[in-house]
Order: sequence, then structure tokens, then C-alpha cells
Amino acid sequence: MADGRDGGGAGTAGSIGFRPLYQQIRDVLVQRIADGRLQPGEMLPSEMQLASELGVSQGTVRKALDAMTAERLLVRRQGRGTFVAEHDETRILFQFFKLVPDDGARSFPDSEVLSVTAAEADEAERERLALDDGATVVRIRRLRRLAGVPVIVEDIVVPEAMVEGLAAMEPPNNLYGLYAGRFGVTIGRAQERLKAVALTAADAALLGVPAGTPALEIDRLAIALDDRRAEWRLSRCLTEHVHYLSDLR
Amino acid sequence: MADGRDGGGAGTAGSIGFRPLYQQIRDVLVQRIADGRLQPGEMLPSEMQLASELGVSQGTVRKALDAMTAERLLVRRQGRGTFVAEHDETRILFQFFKLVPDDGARSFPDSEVLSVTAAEADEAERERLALDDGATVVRIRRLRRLAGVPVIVEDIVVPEAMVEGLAAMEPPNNLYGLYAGRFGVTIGRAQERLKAVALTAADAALLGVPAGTPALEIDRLAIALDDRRAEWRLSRCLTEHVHYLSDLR
DNA sequence: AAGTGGTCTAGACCACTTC
DNA sequence: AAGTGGTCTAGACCACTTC
Repeated sequence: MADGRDGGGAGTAGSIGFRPLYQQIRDVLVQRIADGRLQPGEMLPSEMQLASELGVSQGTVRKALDAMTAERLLVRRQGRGTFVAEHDETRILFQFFKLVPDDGARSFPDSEVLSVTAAEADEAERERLALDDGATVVRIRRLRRLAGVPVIVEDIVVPEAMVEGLAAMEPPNNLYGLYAGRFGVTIGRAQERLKAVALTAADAALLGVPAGTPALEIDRLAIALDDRRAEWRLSRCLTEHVHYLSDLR
Repeated sequence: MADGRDGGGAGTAGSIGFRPLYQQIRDVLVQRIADGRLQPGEMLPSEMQLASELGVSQGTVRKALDAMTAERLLVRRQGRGTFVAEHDETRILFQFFKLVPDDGARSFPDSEVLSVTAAEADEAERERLALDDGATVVRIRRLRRLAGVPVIVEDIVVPEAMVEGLAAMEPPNNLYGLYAGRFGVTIGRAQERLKAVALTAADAALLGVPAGTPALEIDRLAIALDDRRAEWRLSRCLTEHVHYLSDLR
């Protein structure tokens, strides 16, 4: 195995930093995705090839690949191969976008970008994104429509160091696809905090409802594969005809 | 294997209803939990014993047990054994109760039961719980406090046929524990739909805030292990100092 | 020391896709 | 026919808990 794990057999007795082989192999492969040696959509070597390359059995490789599939980092297709997961719209639609029409199929909202600015991070942004004093961020404000109806006002904050040049671009609808493809930052998970709030006059005007209308506030922190905090997003959503779907298992 | 699966080796080619052995074994064990032959907290036979009893290899048993552990139906403890998961407060706290104080540790809310009634299900209840015309339900209305502060008004509806005698009882705080222990109905998963709403005058009075205050409405359908719809719960939550936590992976 | 689950190996054969 | 992942077996040894 080329990437440096503690040598020897499976689990030397008494070793402090013991970590199962299959997890070490998972870490190696995650690192290859995180630093771009494995690109989204790329096919991995077969289980047998990986096993021989890494000096372990096929079963151990399989266990690592299964774990990464459960983490949604990989997609396995019987008879075809194992692929690095892509941040395509369908995947994001189901993994990260939980707003669903009360009746009807899920769909992806479009975005009208209202502003893109770069500035020094304020205290709340530094705290939430774990940034140093003086760090700069890119702020994107946009209005999102589902089936043509405005339902979401969204303020997005990204550390500028992570997305150099973003401030000068026209941000696409699918930002996570951009982060992965253009900046090598793959969002692996996110934490959302939900509250019910009364809309401010400004947000209400954008959404075409009276000020004070109840809205679902979604405070999302998106975490990259290397555990860096990659984006902070505050959305206010009208939920008269849509709901936030949460499956508890 | 005593519980009737399609015989023969692993995956007879061409058989229509093919289902992997380890999934068939999972199904057998889920059935034993669902009908009470395996009780919450009970220790399962060891992997080797199960393998010999069911006529498969230990690896296949392990795969079934691992799947059930991922489903949170079992708890495995190295060196001790494999146990049927319990609906204790800690487990429910993390699996089903997603409201968290903005600052501070998670805790379980207490409950003040406002009313318990039995009645014929109305149309909305029949629809949501998939009940026949004329079916009866038990309705529980309660006020829940976190750290002494009223934050949730909750309306709970349960098919009476599933919980005979509940209407005459004093419902405990932990209802899922009651369902499992007293009525043999184990909640395996739930689907929640969240909206932001304006509080009605009645709910607002209970919570001690002005009518129209924005609240987080949680519409939860709880599903039993045998896929029956076991409970419909509609909660209205004040989110000034708490939030709903949703981890997206 | 005995019993449990956890990891790892080696090998067989099946199911599915592509050529 | 060849290549991929999916399932299943049998056996070894490790890590942890209990007695």
C-alpha cells in the first residue's frame, strides 16, 4: 500500500493508533477524491486491481468501498464499475434540498442572483465558518423560484480563499457542482438548523407577501470532504405549498 | 433455516423472486422482533449459533446483523453480544426528537397531558393513517416543556385497534416505549414534514405568546417495524431559543 | 480461560453490463 | 466472452468483556 499506514498485520496488539485496514483504505481513497487525483464521475480501478495495488484482499477493499458508498462518496453499478459520486442536480436534489411540494414531484428551484460581493467577514461569519480575523468572504444573495413562484430568499457566504475568482463570476444555480468542478472543494455533508421566523420587510417584498409572514429559516453549514467549513447559507422559505421533508430512521 | 425461504443455493439463476440470503435472514429476525419473539433489550444468540440454526455461514449472519444495526434495530457490543434495540429515552432523544437548545445540551421535554379521548377517525386521520371507514382512534393533546418553559403543543393520534386500552390510561412521557413494551408495536422510522405557521389563538395561549406568533409545525407519521402506520403527531414548536437539527449526509 | 463480536484472507460462483 | 460488482463460504486471528 503506497500511501503510508502503520505496517504489519491486521491490528498489532497494543498499538495505540490502531485503525482497521479497511478504514485506512477508505481514508486513502477519500484523500484522493479530496485533492483531485480522483475526479467526480471517474471510474475507480476494479476491486481486484485496488486490492493488488494496496496490498490487501478484495474483501477488505470491498468493505472500504461499501463504507464510502454509504457515505455517498461513491456510486457502485453492478457489471459496470465503481465511480466517484458527482454533484449533479439530481443528487443534490435528494441529498441537500429537502423542500418538497405538498402535492407533486420534487423539482429543483431556479435562482435569480440579486448580488455578489466580496468583503471582510463579519463576526458572525468568522464564527460560523471558523475564519481568522481579517479573512474575506464572497456573499451571494439570490431569490429562488419553484415552478415559477418565488419561495426562497437565500444569503450565501463562502470563504474567498476557497473560491478565488468567484466574486467576478456569474454564480450558477448549482453552486456545489461549481465548488467541486472549478475549485476542487467537494461538499460531503451539511448541518441544517431550522426555525420559524417572521419575514423582514425586505424579504417579504422579494417574496411578494406581507411583512411578518411566518417563514421557515434554514441555517445550513456545508462541510467539505476534508472537514473544512465551506459555505454558510441562510434561507427563508415560504411553506404554504411546500414542506421540509425529514426522514428519521 | 426454519422460517421458509426459497430453498436451494445462493441465488438460483432465473428465479424471479430472488432475494439475497442475508436479506432473507434479516427479514426473519425483523419478524421475530415485530411479533415479540425477540423482546427489546434481549440478547440474540451468537453469530455462530444463529448461523448453525439458520443453516448459513457466519459471514452471512453477520451481514444481516450489520444491516439491522445500521437500521438501529439492533445494538452490537464487542465482547458482550448483540441486543434488540430499546426505545429508551436516550435513543428516542437522538433518533426522533430533533429539537435542540441553541446553546446547551440536548434534553428530553416533559409532558403535561391536556386530554385523552377516543373517537371515530375523521377524514384527515383516516387518510394519514390509512384507516378504514368507521375506524376509531385515540387522541392525546399535550403541552411539552423544555427546562420548564412551554415550547411545544402536540396533538397525537393513534389507531385504537393498535393500542387497546390506551384511552383509559395516563399516557407516559415516552409514548414509543409504551407502544413497544405494552402493545408490541415497535416504531422503526418516521417521516416528518416541517412548515412555518402562525399560531392559533388557542395554541398561543397555551404557550404564553401572542396569537399569530410564527411556530415550527412538525407533522410526523411514525411507522412500525411491520410497516403499519402507528401514529400521527402534529406539533407546533416555538423556536426562539431552540432549533430543529437536521444532519444531511 | 471462555465467549462474544471485529477484522482479514482466499476462493468460489452468481448477476449484470459491455463488446 | 470478458469484465465488473454481489453474494456466500470457511477459516484464521484479534479485541473486548465476563467469569
